[in-house]
Amino acid sequence: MRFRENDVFPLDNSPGYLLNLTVREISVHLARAFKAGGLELTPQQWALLARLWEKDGQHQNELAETTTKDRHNVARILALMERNGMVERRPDPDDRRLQRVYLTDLGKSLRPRLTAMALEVLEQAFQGVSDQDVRRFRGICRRVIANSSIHASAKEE
Amino acid sequence: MRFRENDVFPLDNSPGYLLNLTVREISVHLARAFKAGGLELTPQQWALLARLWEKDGQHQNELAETTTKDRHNVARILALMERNGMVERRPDPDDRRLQRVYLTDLGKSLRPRLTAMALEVLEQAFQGVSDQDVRRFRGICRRVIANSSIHASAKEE
DNA sequence: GCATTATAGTTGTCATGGCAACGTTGCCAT
DNA sequence: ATGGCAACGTTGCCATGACAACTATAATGC
Repeated sequence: MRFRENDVFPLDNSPGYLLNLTVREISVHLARAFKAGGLELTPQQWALLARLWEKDGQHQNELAETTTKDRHNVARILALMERNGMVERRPDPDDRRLQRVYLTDLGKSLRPRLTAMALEVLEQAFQGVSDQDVRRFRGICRRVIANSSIHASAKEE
Repeated sequence: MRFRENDVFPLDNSPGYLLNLTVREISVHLARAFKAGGLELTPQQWALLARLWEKDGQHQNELAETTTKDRHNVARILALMERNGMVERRPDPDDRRLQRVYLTDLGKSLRPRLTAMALEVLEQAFQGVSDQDVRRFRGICRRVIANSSIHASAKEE
């Protein structure tokens, strides 16, 4: 048992707790950066945009999978983004179950600015962390994610 | 710029994105563990309990600070916990602005079970990650948190 | 002592996250 | 072809998280 001290569970030393803080700090900073830049979007919306920049015209479920979000959440977030003119949803003519999501000109044009902001926030957050540690960090995260997925799928069987 | 590849921002390789996934995986597993054990509480409620186990009778603002949660959120979460009989809120007789939060017998009695569950989830999540890497991981998280706090306080000045 | 300020909580709003229940539409096997 | 099943999206509910505005109560300065 690596995460216990005698009979006590030290919250401040728990990787889970630390992870929580870390993620929230980064999210908040990203959100503030967007806001400071006069942009009306959240980090989650940015993540969806990033996926659409990689490949435009995906359907909602694809986006839900690649962003590991709930389909419901994706739909909600997209509705907001559509309202703000960043994307457009059109039903797939071949499969009427699908809603395909397309970037608008605005959505496309945001790419350089948002990318720069995201990089800036990351650089600041990881200031003083060596390149090697960043790589280790990614590796550990991936490992934890993989471990969790295993147990998650085990649950479905 | 360590987080960019040419002109592209690779989401899947972004520590921020990975952090997000990691944290959500762990939260979900913890929540499921609680539910599977027949316990009606969320990971966030568990975090508040953990703080109260460390020191009972704190007032809400103390809890908000030590869990780095919004005061409003703490109040909401405590209201639920109170409804579920885990804690009790009583105004401080000396300073009528303060609401002191006390563990009920139920809240106290949950400690061993919840601690065991949290440890179990962590062990599973960090399966295959060496002790040294866990320590590194904590260190990196703390560094990122510290970096962010610096910039956050800079904002307040 | 009284006015100004600071502190603790509450209330309200918006955006998510997870989960569950449903309706539609496709697909597949019999 | 038709009945059952799977896939996609929507709607609804609960718990949070961040933020902002407001009230009550203390503390401080003049």
